[in-house]
Amino acid sequence: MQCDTKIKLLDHAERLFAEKGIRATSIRDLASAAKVNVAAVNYHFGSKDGLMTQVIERRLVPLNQVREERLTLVLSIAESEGRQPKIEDLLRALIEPTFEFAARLPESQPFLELVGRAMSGTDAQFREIFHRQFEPLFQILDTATQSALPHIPPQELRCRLYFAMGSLHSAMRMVGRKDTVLFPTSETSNVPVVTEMVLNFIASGLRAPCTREGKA
Amino acid sequence: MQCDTKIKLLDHAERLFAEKGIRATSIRDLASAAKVNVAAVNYHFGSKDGLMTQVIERRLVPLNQVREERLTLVLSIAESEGRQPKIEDLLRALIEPTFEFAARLPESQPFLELVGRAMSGTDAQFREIFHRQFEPLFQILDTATQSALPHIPPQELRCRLYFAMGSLHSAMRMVGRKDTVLFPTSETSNVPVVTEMVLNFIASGLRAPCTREGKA
DNA sequence: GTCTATACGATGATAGAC
DNA sequence: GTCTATCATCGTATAGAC
Repeated sequence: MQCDTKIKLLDHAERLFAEKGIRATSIRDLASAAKVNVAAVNYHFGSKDGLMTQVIERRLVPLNQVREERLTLVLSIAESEGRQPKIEDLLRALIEPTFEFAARLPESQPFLELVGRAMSGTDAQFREIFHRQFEPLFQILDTATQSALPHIPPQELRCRLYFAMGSLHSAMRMVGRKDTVLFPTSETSNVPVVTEMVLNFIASGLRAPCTREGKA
Repeated sequence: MQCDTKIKLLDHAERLFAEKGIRATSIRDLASAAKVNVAAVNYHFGSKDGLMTQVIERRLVPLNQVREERLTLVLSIAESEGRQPKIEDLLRALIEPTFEFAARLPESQPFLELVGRAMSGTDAQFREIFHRQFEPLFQILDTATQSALPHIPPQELRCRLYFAMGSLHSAMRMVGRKDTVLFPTSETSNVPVVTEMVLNFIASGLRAPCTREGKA
């Protein structure tokens, strides 16, 4: 199987990047962990940047596909019933897929943290991935939320969507944590709890009354 | 003046890190831009990590001091009037200082973007800075918001504070942008507008009804 | 103390044999 | 596809000039 090395590299890179950070993980460290040759990374991915991109996109592309499908479904149902979509349904289509596979596969939770960090980090390369992967999704969300909340100026609603993405990324960074600050007593997975809490938080933020020019 | 080199390095590093990302900025690039020797970074900061830390903390430490002072003031006023603090006042103490100096000094806006990114990024080192610098502030906020919103379970409120920080960091990454997506017509600074909008968003999110165990 | 020139080991990347 | 050898560049350390 020719893909074995490639997949091993992606798996180990995902884990090491999430644990130690991307900058602190060298290609030689990774090659040792995956038990492959040091040149394999450059052969399969062209560069370390190429590897990082594929580590992210391997998860992010199918995730955004599911998000888009569920968004489209919510919109078509609303249209067939001759009403505007509900904001909670739109947000559920965006947020639930994020955590669903993490709930099924606890070992994939480090990836959630990695994506949540990479999408907000300093590397210009990841900003590009974020914009490329989220542009179509964002267009749909932007239009849909305007329909759901017509009393909010489109410009402010668009800003709130960015705030919401910040909250969602915070939640993604949070799910792997078992520390005592956030979940002192829980022994079960906190994924379903975090999902509902962030959904609740964002929905309330998006519904807020319009911001006045002069302060409150 | 013996600090000239140090300050030049901090200034240029801040700008280059915000523009190209930290990983993509080499010490030699930085030394060329600042017109100093390559060894100057290691002499003044010990390492590139040390430089990055000081670039962030140079702004973050005084910012958090102002935040803490204003938080304490809000709490003492509320206590002297024999009432609980208002959540909007608490948030204003947290958020307004973030953008105030950016509004006065437009050239410092790239720094806001840098901090907003670094605090959420993949580098484990910055996570440490974030926790070290925010721990006392977070303790105050945690207690104060519990007083302001006693009907929300402390555990959920703590999570919401993390979501709020994600939104705030999103806003910080946003203020420097002059693109057409968010601010199509504005020619003036968008800083005051963003400040009020994110405050409004977060306040509404924190006030949300408690999340049920079973979904809505 | 402050700064410079220079050298060292490790890193990401590449070329060519197998 | 995989490997070894090699390269330019990176972050870092040191010795010494001012």
